[in-house]
Amino acid sequence: MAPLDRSIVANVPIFASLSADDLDAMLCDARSVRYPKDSSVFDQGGEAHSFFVLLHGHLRVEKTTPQGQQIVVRYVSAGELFGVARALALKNYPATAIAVVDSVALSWPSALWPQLTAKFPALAAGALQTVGSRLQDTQDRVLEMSSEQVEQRVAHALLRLAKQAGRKVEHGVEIDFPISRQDVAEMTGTTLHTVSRILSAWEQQGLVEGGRQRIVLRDPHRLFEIAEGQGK
Amino acid sequence: MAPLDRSIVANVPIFASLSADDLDAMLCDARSVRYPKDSSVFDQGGEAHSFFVLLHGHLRVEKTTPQGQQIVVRYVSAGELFGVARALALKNYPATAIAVVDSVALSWPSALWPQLTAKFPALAAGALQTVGSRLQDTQDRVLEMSSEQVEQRVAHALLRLAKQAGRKVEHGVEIDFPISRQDVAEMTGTTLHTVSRILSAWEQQGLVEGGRQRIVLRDPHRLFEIAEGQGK
DNA sequence: GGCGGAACTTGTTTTAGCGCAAGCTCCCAG
DNA sequence: CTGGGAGCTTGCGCTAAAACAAGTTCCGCC
Repeated sequence: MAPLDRSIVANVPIFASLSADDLDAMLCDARSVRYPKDSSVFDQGGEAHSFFVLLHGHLRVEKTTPQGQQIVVRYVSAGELFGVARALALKNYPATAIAVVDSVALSWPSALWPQLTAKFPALAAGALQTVGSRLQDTQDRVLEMSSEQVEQRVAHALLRLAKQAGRKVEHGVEIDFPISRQDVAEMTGTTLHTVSRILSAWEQQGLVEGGRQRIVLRDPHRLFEIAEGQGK
Repeated sequence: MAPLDRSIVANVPIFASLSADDLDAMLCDARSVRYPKDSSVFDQGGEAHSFFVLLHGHLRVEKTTPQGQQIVVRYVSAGELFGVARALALKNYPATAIAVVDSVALSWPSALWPQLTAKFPALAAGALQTVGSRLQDTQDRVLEMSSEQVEQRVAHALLRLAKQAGRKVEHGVEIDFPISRQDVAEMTGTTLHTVSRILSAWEQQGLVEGGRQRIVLRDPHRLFEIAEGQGK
């Protein structure tokens, strides 16, 4: 396999504090894999054989109940560490990761985690920070679901998506990957129907612009007011 | 201050893999503090000066929105690591921890975290595992809130409490600390009223036994069925 | 180029559980 | 032992949003 150059991870925060030599050492054990759109990187319940860093693209992480109900846990963007189940002492992945656009990730065998963290303590610290901020996000989501109306939750979700994966376009900010009403519903704990109604209403008012698996925020500030409950 | 003997942390899983000498070294930097019932160990938004291990008692961790809405994030039982905000790169505590019964905790200055983890890698690994399992729990909670009815969520919450802090009593399992209907409501994203109604109904059927800030599960198996949706 | 189906919209009906309101009970303080 | 208040129960109406039910549109594929 062609050796991996350290320039490809120039924008990965978790590697920022490693020296050039250390980086090269880590990359020695890495494999680079391409995941076509709609393919899965790993599956809920599957053995946690690897952990990853996303180099390019976007992933949707989803979780399904035994009864078949599904939620979107989060979206992963380029530069993020993910699939660290093994580091959390899990034998299996607790969710499924699907590429929503053609994507590329580096992967390492989970078995190397102990040695790698021993050699590069910054890796352990970085992982702790990553997992910590996910915990924060997830707790905020519980708080939102407990205290906010559906409309506010959808507004929050769109703003978060725009922040994480927004692309400036002519009339506002577009979410930079295909996302359906169903996906938004699964992020906010509601139904496809309700999301569709809300987006339709907002489109009337010129707050957003829709389309098949496409969402453009035309008035983020107003959306923010709605999210905070000032709206209406 | 009287030196701390390592026997006091015999039942703390996170320290299990440290040698006796390492343990003594860690305990050198620790302070033992008593928190009377209803006092706070740390406050949401406050500077994250310390991290802790609970030796005895129970804490309720709660989080409040700017608008005053509150949720119970979790309960902490003896032996658990908590308040590790600083390790997650947060300057301030993201929630408030209140002693629900008289409690005792060891505390270390957050500033020592980097040195301690450098010296004892098992500490970093343990923290990662702790935070990981909290993330799991919180994600499960989101899934529950998205897909389950209030009755199921309350059943799940009670079962989880019983597992974490249940005490066998004559007619079943009692939650081992004072807990109000309001608290259960804040754990499940519902209202005091609805919880009260549900518990009253269950009490009629002999599934639980109530009282002021007291809950006894008399038929955990039946509750489990309700939680899984088989019930009704 | 037209067929089929996924993604989306929109109307109507139904209901879980929230908000409000009133009253009870038991514990603790004075 | 007697208020007073925190914690709890219960009834009632209402509403947000889910469920149910048709459509419509648009995209990719044969």
